[in-house]
Amino acid sequence: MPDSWLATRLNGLIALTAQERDMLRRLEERERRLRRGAALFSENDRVSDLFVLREGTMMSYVLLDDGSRQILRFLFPGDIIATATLVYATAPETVMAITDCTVSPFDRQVLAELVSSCPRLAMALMASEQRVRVAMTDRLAAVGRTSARARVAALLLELRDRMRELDPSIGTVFALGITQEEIGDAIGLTAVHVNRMLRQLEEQGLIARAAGRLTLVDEAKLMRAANYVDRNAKFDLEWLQVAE
Amino acid sequence: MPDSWLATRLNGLIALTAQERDMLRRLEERERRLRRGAALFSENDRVSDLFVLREGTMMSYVLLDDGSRQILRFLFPGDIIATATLVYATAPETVMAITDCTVSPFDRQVLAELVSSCPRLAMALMASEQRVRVAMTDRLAAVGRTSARARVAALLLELRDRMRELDPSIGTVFALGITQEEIGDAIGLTAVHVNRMLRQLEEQGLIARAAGRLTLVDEAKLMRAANYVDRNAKFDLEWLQVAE
DNA sequence: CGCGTAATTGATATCAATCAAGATGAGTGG
DNA sequence: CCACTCATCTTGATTGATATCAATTACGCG
Repeated sequence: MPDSWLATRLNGLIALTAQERDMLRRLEERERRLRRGAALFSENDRVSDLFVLREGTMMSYVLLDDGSRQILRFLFPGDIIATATLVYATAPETVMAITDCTVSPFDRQVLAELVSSCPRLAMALMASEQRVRVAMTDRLAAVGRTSARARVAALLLELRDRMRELDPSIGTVFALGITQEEIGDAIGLTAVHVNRMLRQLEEQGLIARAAGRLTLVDEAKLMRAANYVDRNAKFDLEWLQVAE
Repeated sequence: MPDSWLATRLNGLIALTAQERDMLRRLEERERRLRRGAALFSENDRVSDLFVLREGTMMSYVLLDDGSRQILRFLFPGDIIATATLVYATAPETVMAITDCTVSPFDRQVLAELVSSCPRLAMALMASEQRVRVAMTDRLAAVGRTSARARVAALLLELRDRMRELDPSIGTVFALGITQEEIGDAIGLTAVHVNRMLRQLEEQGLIARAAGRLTLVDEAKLMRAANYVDRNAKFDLEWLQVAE
C-alpha cells in the first residue's frame, strides 16, 4: 500500500513535487477501521472531517421516505469522502463500508492549508472532483434515458474501469464485489430485474459469471449495449504541468 | 446587474475582501452574447475556457445514440459553466441558451492564478461546486427511485429555489421558463407524461398554472409529494470565515 | 452441517411510453 | 390587423417495460 493513496491517484493526473507529496501525506496520517456493513456516517450527521479511503470498498447512498435507497457512488482506495462537508453542516448522504475498510480522516482546515501552500495541488483536486461529477452525469443519463439492460451493462463497465485504475492487471475478468440488490439501487432497478438483465446479457454472450467472478466476454458489444463513453481516454491536465 | 455575478453568488457563502472581489472581476471582463437556442459548445468540442453566466438561462445536456436527451442542469446567472474543462480535453456535455444570454469566458489559467493568489476564494469555489454535485445526487435519487409525480414536483421546487436565490422577491409564483419537453428530459419522462402529471398536481390543488406563470398553491403538500429537502437551510461556510 | 443472505424463476400488476389526433398560442409576413 | 405557421400543450387509446408478489434454490460462513 502506498503511503499516500491520494498522491498515487493524483499522480495519474499530474507529476507531483516532493513538497506536494508531503502535504498529501498529512491527509493520511490518522487511520480508522470499519467493519463490513458499518456506516462511516449517516445522512444528517454532523460531519466536519473529510476522509481518504485507504483500503476496501464503500458506497454512498441516500434513503427515501418510502425506504428505497439510491446508491450515489461506489468508493475505492484513493477516493475522497465527504467533500460535501465543505458546504453542508450535516451530511447529505450516508457512507457505508461494503467490505472491511480503512479510512484516514482529516479536518477541513487542513484542506484549506493545503490549498494555500500548494495551489497546483488544489487545482488537481478540483479537477479530480470534476471526474466525479461527470461520472455522476453519465449515471444520471443512464438512469433517466436508457433501458434496464443498458444500465446494467454500463454499471459493469464503470466498476471494471474503476477497479482497473487501482489494479492495471485487471482485464475482462474481475470480482464484482457487490450484490444484485446494490446494483439495482445504483441504477434504479429492482434486484429481481437486475438478475434477469444479467441473465440476458449472459445468454446473449456479452458476459459470463462463475464463482463470484464476472467476465466481459464481448466487451465491444457490451459497450454498445451500455452507450459507453471512455472518459479516461479524454483526460487532459497538461495545461497544469507547466505551472511555475 | 452586479459587476461580478460570481462575487454576488459567493458572497452568499463567505464575506469577500476587496482583493478577492478584484480577482473575481477579472473572470468577467470579457463578454459574449448568445441567441436563444444557440449552443455555447457541444459535446466533444475542444473547450479550454470556462464561463460565467451573466444574463439569461441555459441548460447542459447529453444526447444518447437513440436521439434521446438528458438535461443535466439548468444554469442561471452566476453559475460557472464548463468546469469539466479542468480535466477533459473535450466537452462531456452540450451547453445551450434557453433564452438570450450573456456569458463571460475566461481561460483556465486565470483560474489557476486565482487559486494561487486567493486560496480562500479557491475553497469557496470548491465548496460551491459541492452544491452542484449534491443537487445532482438529489436529481439522481429522484429519477432512480421516485414516481413521475414526485419528480415533477421536485423539479418545480428546485427551479423555484434557484430563481429565488437571484431574486428574493420570488415567492410561490414564478415563470417556469422551460417547456414540458425540457422538464421531461431533465427528469427522465416523456413530455406527454409530464403534461399529465402537471395536470394531476393542478387538479389536486398543489399548483396552479396561468399565462405562463406557475403558482405553488400548497407548498407543504408539494414538498411532501417531492420528497423535498431544503439544502439551502443547511449551508455552513462559517469555518472558512476566520481564514488566516 | 445448518442458517441466512443472495440469487433465481414464474405469474401478475402497474406505471409510464408510445401512437395518434386535436387545440392553443406566440411570432411572422403580407 | 389578419392569416398562417410552427412549436407547445392537451387528451385518449393502447402497448410495453419494469415492479411486485411469491416461492424455491444456491451458497458462503460460522
